[in-house]
Amino acid sequence: MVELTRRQAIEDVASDLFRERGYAGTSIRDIARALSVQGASLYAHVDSKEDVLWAIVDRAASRFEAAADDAERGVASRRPGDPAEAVAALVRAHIQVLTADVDEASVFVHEWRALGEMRRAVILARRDAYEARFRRAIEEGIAVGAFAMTDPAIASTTLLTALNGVATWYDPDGRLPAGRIADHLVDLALRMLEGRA
Amino acid sequence: MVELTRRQAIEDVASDLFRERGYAGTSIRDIARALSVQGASLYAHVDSKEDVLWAIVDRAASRFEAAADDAERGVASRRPGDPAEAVAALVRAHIQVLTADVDEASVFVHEWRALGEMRRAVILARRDAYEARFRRAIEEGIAVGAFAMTDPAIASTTLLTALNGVATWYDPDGRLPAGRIADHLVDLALRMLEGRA
DNA sequence: CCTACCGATCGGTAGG
DNA sequence: CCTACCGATCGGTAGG
Repeated sequence: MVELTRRQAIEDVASDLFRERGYAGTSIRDIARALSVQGASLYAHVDSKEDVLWAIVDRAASRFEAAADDAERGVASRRPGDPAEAVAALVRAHIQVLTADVDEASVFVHEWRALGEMRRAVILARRDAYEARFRRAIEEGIAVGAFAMTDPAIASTTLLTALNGVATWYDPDGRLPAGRIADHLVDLALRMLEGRA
Repeated sequence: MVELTRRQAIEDVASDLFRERGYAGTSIRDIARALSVQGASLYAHVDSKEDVLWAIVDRAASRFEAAADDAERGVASRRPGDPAEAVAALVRAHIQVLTADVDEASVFVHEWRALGEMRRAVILARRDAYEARFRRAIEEGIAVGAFAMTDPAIASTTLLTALNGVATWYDPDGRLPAGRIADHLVDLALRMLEGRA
């Protein structure tokens, strides 16, 4: 990957290290070492260690939101009122963002708790709003009889947790390309919701 | 909860803090402060910070393993050759251990990576062996036609990730008792595996 | 369980 | 981007 800016290079390296060792387990000097500069030199590009975490988490959140926007728009135009299609599109969008930059996505999933109080509250609200999209699609499916009766809150949390779990084992050079993984998770998700005939 | 030994009190407090802030984000002095003693005083009871993490992770691993042993024995005696029953029993066992001590279970799920090389390898092997029990039950179900065709590795990882996700939101004082949560996850798991008729 | 202390490392600043 | 440095905190030890 070609680095456009030094700032971007810092965030890429930080995503990798934060994913592997966590935010608290990674020092500014660890990040600097991976870039072959002195720790203090990073402060020419970033204001604080937390700013780096925030940049990663905020960008990842925006990617997930934008992908869900596209997914919902696509379903609304092609297959309006089809809850299975809505869930499938959201699952595909989520896995696509997750696999496009698995380091960044992993940091978003696991390290947002290390943010300061205010930023953590902002991300929590965005996570809640994001999960609500899945929950509404599930509620819609239950309402029209397409999905089995379930607690929509548990189902949506469980589904999202399962999707995020892909970040812990996905390997861009692994046996399964991202598209095939998305296929599998769409299958698992829909079976989980639709249940037996 | 009454504390039998000081060592146990240290591990309980550490489980809570490791879950909230992570192992790297928790200092020995944080643990000591929660027990109203000086940081150095803890070293009368533990050899190192990592020993505390190891004690928690090792105990949690043993609990999951023992519960799965019981589950498999119970199914073998009551309903041998019933893969749905086998998966249901494993799911119930997992949720039972997870909800019995959600701090300890969360540390097992998330913080084992902070262990040193050798201990991390030991836990990784035990985690793999544990996941293999779920995978075998799923493979068995596919072989006898009880479950839909799926990639058993993806299905077992996804299932376990979904189960572990309960640790992030389970609240002993919440609206759902542990038993009801287990019921829901058994339903979701079996529907995910059995698929449509 | 305490005080006193160790060397190492932390996030970050000053000044070039 | 560097050197030099700051105060704070880290895991851990000595000695009582």
